[in-house]
Amino acid sequence: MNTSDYVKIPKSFYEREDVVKIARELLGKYLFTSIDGILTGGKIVETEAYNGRTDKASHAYKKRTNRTEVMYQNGGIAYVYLCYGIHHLFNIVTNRSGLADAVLVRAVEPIFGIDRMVERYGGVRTKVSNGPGKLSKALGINTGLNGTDLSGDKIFIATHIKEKSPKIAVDTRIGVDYAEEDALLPWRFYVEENGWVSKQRTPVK
DNA sequence: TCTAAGATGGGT
DNA sequence: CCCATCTTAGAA
Repeated sequence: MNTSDYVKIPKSFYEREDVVKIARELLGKYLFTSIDGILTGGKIVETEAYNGRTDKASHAYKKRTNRTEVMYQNGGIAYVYLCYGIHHLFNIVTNRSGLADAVLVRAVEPIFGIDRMVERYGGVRTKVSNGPGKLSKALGINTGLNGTDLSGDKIFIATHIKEKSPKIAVDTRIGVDYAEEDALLPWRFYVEENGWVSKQRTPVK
């Protein structure tokens, strides 16, 4: 890996207002973790946007509780929570403090430290990061990293200076049927024809 | 204190 | 399709 080809995204990227736009722009960027001295990373190929004020699917919708407190902080930090008692799901808080927008990273394509990612997964050489719970496990992300500042060196996102943004497909979000009409919002984005996307469905118009 | 539900994943 | 698994939130 030639580190000079990767440039860390500035905090101002996350502090912008439009969480849907940010979710789309995160595709093709690289998510790195440096945990216990192990550097791992992959290309983000699937994301979902969650609006804290208008979106019934958001954990923060009409709820400011212990769990959602980090979502209400200023953009550019990690929101990690435990799902179904087992899976650690990694989100990126966006927008300004008090607004609680976030982007869920649902899949990455392993690029750096692939062997270490497989090790963390239990040595099973299979798809270790094509789903939100799986990528967290492979990258070593857990709830202990909730609130981590993405401008630091533990978890960060970078662009590759020579790569252009990929071709993007749009869909409704996965697993948010409880959100009634908001479940229909086209707020899931993924890289077209990438084998690491978590779930392929027939595209919505 | 009690209970229901959940932004999943893996197996059948 | 089925269900393990356990924290969290909200009710009582």
